[in-house]
Amino acid sequence: MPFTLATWNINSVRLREALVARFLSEEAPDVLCLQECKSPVDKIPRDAFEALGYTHMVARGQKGYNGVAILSKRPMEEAGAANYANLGHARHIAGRLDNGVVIQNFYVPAGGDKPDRTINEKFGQKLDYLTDMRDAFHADRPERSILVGDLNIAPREDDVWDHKKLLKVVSHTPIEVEHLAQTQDAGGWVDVTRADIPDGKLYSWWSYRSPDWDAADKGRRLDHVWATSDIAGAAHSSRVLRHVRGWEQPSDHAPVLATFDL
Amino acid sequence: MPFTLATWNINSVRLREALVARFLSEEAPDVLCLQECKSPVDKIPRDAFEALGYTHMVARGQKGYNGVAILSKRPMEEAGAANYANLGHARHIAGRLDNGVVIQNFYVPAGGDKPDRTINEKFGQKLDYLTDMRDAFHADRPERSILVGDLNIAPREDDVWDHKKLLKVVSHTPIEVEHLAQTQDAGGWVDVTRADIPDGKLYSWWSYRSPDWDAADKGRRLDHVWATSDIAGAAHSSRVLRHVRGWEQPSDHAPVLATFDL
DNA sequence: GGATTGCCCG
DNA sequence: CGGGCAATCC
Repeated sequence: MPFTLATWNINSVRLREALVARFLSEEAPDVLCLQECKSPVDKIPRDAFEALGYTHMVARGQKGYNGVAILSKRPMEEAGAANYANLGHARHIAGRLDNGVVIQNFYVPAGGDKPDRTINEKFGQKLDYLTDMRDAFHADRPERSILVGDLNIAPREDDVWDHKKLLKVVSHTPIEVEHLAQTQDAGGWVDVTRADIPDGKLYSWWSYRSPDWDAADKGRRLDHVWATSDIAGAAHSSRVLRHVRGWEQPSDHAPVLATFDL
Repeated sequence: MPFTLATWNINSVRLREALVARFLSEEAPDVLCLQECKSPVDKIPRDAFEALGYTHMVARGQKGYNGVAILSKRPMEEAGAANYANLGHARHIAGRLDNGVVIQNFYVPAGGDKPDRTINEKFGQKLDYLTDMRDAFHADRPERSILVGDLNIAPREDDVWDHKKLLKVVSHTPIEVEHLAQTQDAGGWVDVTRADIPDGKLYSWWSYRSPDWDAADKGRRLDHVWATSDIAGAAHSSRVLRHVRGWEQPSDHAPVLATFDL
């Protein structure tokens, strides 16, 4: 049975409950991974999602920051929640589908403004978070797994609107890209989105600060879908739903999707 | 030429620009007096109101609090702004229509929680504000004038949902009612609304805290239309637009209207 | 309950 | 720019 999976940084699941519902109605993915829910788990509007067939949910939440959730139409059990870099933040939740596939949903720290860990603690935390991810995958190599989320790094030159201009901008600095590569490598993760769409500019995020985001198109691909190599070959039909960024009162991120024939 | 006048505590004129526009479109009063605009004058959305024919405006504003404005379809010039009780608040503006009628638009201080000026400074300021109003009308008795606004006092037993329960609640205490009566008397003001609708419960405000405000109906008549006796006889068709309290994202006050054949 | 401002974060 | 929060006011 093929299944479709989506990842979306929703930037407040309560404020954008209607947008999530619209997205679920229009695209009907089997699984939706959300980041930046900005809500305690018990205040996530579960009922609205259940009514659309998403009867299973695993989540981690905090009051005003972070927060991750996986909604599923198919049976799913919780498969752990990590606390990398010891931040005590709700940045990871994992679920195991009834077909045994494990879904790792991450919200990697944004990393603050200056890409220098000696003057910006947040940047250090971001790098440490990625290092801890790497070490975990190294210690326990994942199989039949999918990793998605807002990784807050755009690794390739064509993942940003201007590679040279962004080399010193957090999300595209060489040290971050290197950390992400080591994490990817440690888990044997295949970048499903770029396997499917190998060429050309591709973004999943456009800043709120650009009023004419669509025309200016100063985007970055911060949201990713990875899979372990044993199942990566089953992936196809990857896409970024750019038009969702244009909905009323949108998130600054667009959903990223992929389908797996498993 | 008869003209219709409305008063409405709008609780943020910028947030409720669309509601004001809807009200002006549906009711088309000649004059609309607003209170609690919560906006500097230069940020009031004048253009939207001008487009509906309200080409004249006089206003006083502050950044986040208070603020009063008069919109008019007919020529109007400013006729003063008082600073009673020396609060430095934007709580009064007056306009003179082309027929010579002066409109006094007031936002009387709410008065805080406890009806005791020895422990609650705000209550003292409310009483002082009313005293200064009284003295001003005594010193310069108004003629051909209309006084409207959120006076934050419900004077009559049938101006509140439960007279006995509210005797110690700010807005209906005997000392406030007495201060209001002295103010009214000093100016020779006729309560136009109650002259027109002498009997029965009548409210213009329902708290946001009552979820089922319409059924519970725990209202108070805080918003008033008064006229000097020389023109009060010309008034008729007074009404409170209760249904406006039920609009989407409403103010907690309903508009109060009266028509004058002058 | 729902406005405001001011602050933190992305 | 636009989320969250806390404090203030009504």
